[in-house]
Amino acid sequence: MEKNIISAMEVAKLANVSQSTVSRVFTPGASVSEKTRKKVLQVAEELNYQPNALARGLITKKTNMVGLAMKDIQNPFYHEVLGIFTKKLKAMGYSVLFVYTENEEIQQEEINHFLEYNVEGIIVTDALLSSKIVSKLKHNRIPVILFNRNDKSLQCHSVSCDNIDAAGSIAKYVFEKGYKEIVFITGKINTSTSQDRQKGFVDFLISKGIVVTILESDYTYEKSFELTKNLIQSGYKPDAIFGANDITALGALDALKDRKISVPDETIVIGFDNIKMAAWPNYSLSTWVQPVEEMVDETINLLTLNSNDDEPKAVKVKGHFIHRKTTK
Amino acid sequence: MEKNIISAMEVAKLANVSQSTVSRVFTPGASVSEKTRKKVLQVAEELNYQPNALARGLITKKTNMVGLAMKDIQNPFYHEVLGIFTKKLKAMGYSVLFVYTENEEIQQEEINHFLEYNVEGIIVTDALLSSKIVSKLKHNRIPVILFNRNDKSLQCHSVSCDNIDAAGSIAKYVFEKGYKEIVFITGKINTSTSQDRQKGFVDFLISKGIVVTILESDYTYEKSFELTKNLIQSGYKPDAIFGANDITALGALDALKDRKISVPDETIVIGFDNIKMAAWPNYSLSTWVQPVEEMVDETINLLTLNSNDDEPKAVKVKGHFIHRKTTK
DNA sequence: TATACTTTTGCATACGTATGCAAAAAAGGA
DNA sequence: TCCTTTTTTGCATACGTATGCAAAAGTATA
Repeated sequence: MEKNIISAMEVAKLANVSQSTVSRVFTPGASVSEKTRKKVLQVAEELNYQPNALARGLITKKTNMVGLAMKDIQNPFYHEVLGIFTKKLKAMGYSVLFVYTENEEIQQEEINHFLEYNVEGIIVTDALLSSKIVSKLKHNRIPVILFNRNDKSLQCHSVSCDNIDAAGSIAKYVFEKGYKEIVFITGKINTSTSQDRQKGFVDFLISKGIVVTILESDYTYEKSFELTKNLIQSGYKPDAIFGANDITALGALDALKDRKISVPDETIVIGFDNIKMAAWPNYSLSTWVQPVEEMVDETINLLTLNSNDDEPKAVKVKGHFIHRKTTK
Repeated sequence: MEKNIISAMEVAKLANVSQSTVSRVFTPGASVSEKTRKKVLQVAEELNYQPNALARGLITKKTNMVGLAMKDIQNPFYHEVLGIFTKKLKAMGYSVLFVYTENEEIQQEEINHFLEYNVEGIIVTDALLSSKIVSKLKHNRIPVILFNRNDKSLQCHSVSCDNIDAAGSIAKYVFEKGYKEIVFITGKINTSTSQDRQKGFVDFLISKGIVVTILESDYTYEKSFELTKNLIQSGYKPDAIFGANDITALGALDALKDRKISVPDETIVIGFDNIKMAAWPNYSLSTWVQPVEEMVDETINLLTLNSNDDEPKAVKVKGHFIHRKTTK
């Protein structure tokens, strides 16, 4: 079943013009008279002609494709991110080559996929990248941008929330309310987001003489639920729990409910991300809003900047706290 | 900043062979002596050579790309689907060109994106497709498969759960438990999934002389929450609620909690999909398991079948009920 | 060593497009 | 009408790869 791709040549013949002219009709800004343009467009319509992006990419070295690699597909935050990325990139004429990586670190093989297709940039959310790969990409002049990650040892741009600052604000809030028994539940401990949120939170409280209990989790609901439940059962009763993200906080919240601890009266809970579920009545989780749209805009901006010889930029956005029913 | 793509020609020169030979080294099954293969691979490694998928696709008419179009990115069920699709397709050497469509119906423009890149097949989850587009794709000999949708009026394959049968089983369960005041909450009413689940459920119960109350919702948590809450406030007290999907059921569940109705003692709740959240302790939702892996396998199977001249196949898989704490 | 046979290689061409250059056509000016 | 200027068009070529065909190289047989 051969795929009968109809080419510009065929359109040209039927329209009594050259292939070049057909090409120009489909090239914005090229010089074609109105009369021939109309004629060509009509024939193209009849034949269902579609310019071939592969051939075009081959010659212009512009593929209009962007590689997007994601890891933690379980976290609703990233679904939102995915949606916004594809929406905005489409609006700019880019197509998205999507890779979902199961491994902690993006693999060479996955990057090769991107390279083979000559993507014009790579966006990595929520996954690690080896410096070897980064330098290979740099050598190939393909910009790569870490989204919601921030690795200073890597020579690439990054866009993230100012996690240290945000977590500091939350710490300040918790401190000023007078809470003393405070818990932080980490995400995956090798991620910059978790590290920064921990640092911002703990450092502020330490400066006030408060020691924070750390529960080492992994961004999953299940782990966070279990850790919190165990903590309560061990006899410790926290005033305040801050989770490294919303899913983490929800796990803690459900564990508290399970142990019949009233929220926010006995314990308050705060998350990070403001995923859709945080607003569900049953949860109504107080959380830090990451300005996703803004973060995506910044990322695309860096992508199209096309000045990858200068030093890597680490863009930080602010966001804000939103008070719901798990704080008072 | 020109992108200096290194070509097979450059590798050839350095390795003292022809470009053809380099090509053959990277073409599985081609005839190359072990000696030259090693030499070429070494040079290729040195130069960071990467075969160009665009050029290859141009000549072989095989792009190894599959178009994936999704709509309801808010539903966790589809995130799982997305993950499994990309994982399995990657394993088969396919790349995924991803489109997230906001519109109810996939737009011409979005399909054009796929066509321009010569994708080898298109998977549409959860969105509608005009028959005009389908016939255009058929004309271009690009197989298109509806995932979790089933439109008999369209000339294309589809893979879905046997929704009528599944909903019938659930109706049987509800009937045999002796419930009389039964509610079905729809999804988007113009989707085949919602229609079929409603049909299977209602038809069985009608045959037993039971009239089902229908709440017309749209697959969102919020709408379902509100409708259920209103229903209760109007004075109606259901024995059993079946939601067109899990998100719908969770909305109903939270509304019941909000109205202080005990689940499952006063009212039981059943969902459909078995998303990860259904297993969370706080919800522990009884639901119908859609065998996602199997559905994805069937889809990819149809995609690679490559016999799109015969009539469209509508593959149905079964799935099974999973009992948790919202039923007794 | 000569012959037949097999494997490996290079040459040439094709895929479908974009684009510099020069020729052709159209438009403007007198 | 003729000449100049501008716009539109076609020709030829390039992008980086795969592949049929024939030449070359290697291997086996007698």
